[in-house]
Amino acid sequence: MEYVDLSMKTDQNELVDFDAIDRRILTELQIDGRITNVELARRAGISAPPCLRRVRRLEEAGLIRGYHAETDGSKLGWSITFFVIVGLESQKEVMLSGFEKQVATWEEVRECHMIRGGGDFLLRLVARDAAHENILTQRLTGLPEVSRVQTLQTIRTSKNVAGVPI
Amino acid sequence: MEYVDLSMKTDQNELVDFDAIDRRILTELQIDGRITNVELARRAGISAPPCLRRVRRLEEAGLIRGYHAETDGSKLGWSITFFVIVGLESQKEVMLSGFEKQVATWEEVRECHMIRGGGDFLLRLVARDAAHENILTQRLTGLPEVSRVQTLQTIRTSKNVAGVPI
DNA sequence: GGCCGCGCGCAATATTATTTCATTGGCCTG
DNA sequence: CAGGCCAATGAAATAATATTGCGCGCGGCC
Repeated sequence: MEYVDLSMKTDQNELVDFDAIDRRILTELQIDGRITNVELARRAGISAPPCLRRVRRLEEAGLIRGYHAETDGSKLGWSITFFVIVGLESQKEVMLSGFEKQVATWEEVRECHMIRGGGDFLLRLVARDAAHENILTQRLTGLPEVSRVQTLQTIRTSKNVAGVPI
Repeated sequence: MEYVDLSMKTDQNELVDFDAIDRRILTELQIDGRITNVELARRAGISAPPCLRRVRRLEEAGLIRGYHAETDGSKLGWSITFFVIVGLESQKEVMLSGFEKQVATWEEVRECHMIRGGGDFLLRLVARDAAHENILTQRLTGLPEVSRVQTLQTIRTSKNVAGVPI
């Protein structure tokens, strides 16, 4: 006789249930994602094993999506960051997601946000130089569904922090 | 007419010297910043010690600025992300950096980019709800040096990747 | 050829991650 | 109020990983 646990789990574990220690853990991991668990536990005021269990729990609940190295784009040959506001002719969902799928394949497009209600997007792109930036802008303008393109070139960035306040 | 010097005098090219293995390392660390050095070495095709030495070298050269956990803002109570294009009345450097320093102290402001040549900024903010968003917008509008505020609310984000192509 | 100098990888050691397990305290129930 | 249940903790043991030390091979350069 087998006893099988049939208890249902909601597919999105909401986890409305995190305390001051969890917040401390999240804060520290947003600042330094490669901190050792020992040091993290020390800062959170608990011992290592429960600290690691909390981290795993936060990961599985989706509060932590992943960990990433922050690289220096200009030192890697991507000297230009710019934003583009793109307006589409149609507001039909098929056209919108078609545009999203299209630009998602471009490696220079790092972010794509749909904004406002109707057919506008804000993109963040990187380019190797001004010529490259022009090519990308023209490639956007040339897309059939695109009706309007406004480029916002970044002169300098005074603040850029990961995550959200905790 | 004011002329803004856009020339990029970089004294920052300490390390012009990274090869295919380094690029592989950077790529993997951008995707998963908590990968173990052993696994990273395996993917880079070298053994662990030289791999770790390369990572340290990339960190010290500034190609890797840091590591961060990517968190889920909405699950942490920050359900709204929006962008704001802010225009200042003055283009004097004192006013520009004054504005930057001011908004940098707001925890809801996650990015602040100066755009174009003259006194405009693009900000990315997070808010707990619509009321909070309104408060933030009004707080921006109320700043003495601010002349124009345009809000771009994010409906959905179809792409958001860290770093740059490598 | 012989001498660097750099970067590699093996092996040893230090540190960290992870599992195991006994214990504690809160809380419901009889 | 005792007893049992549950969740979470931390000490200790073990597994895995990070880091150091060192000898070797390869390519450039007299």
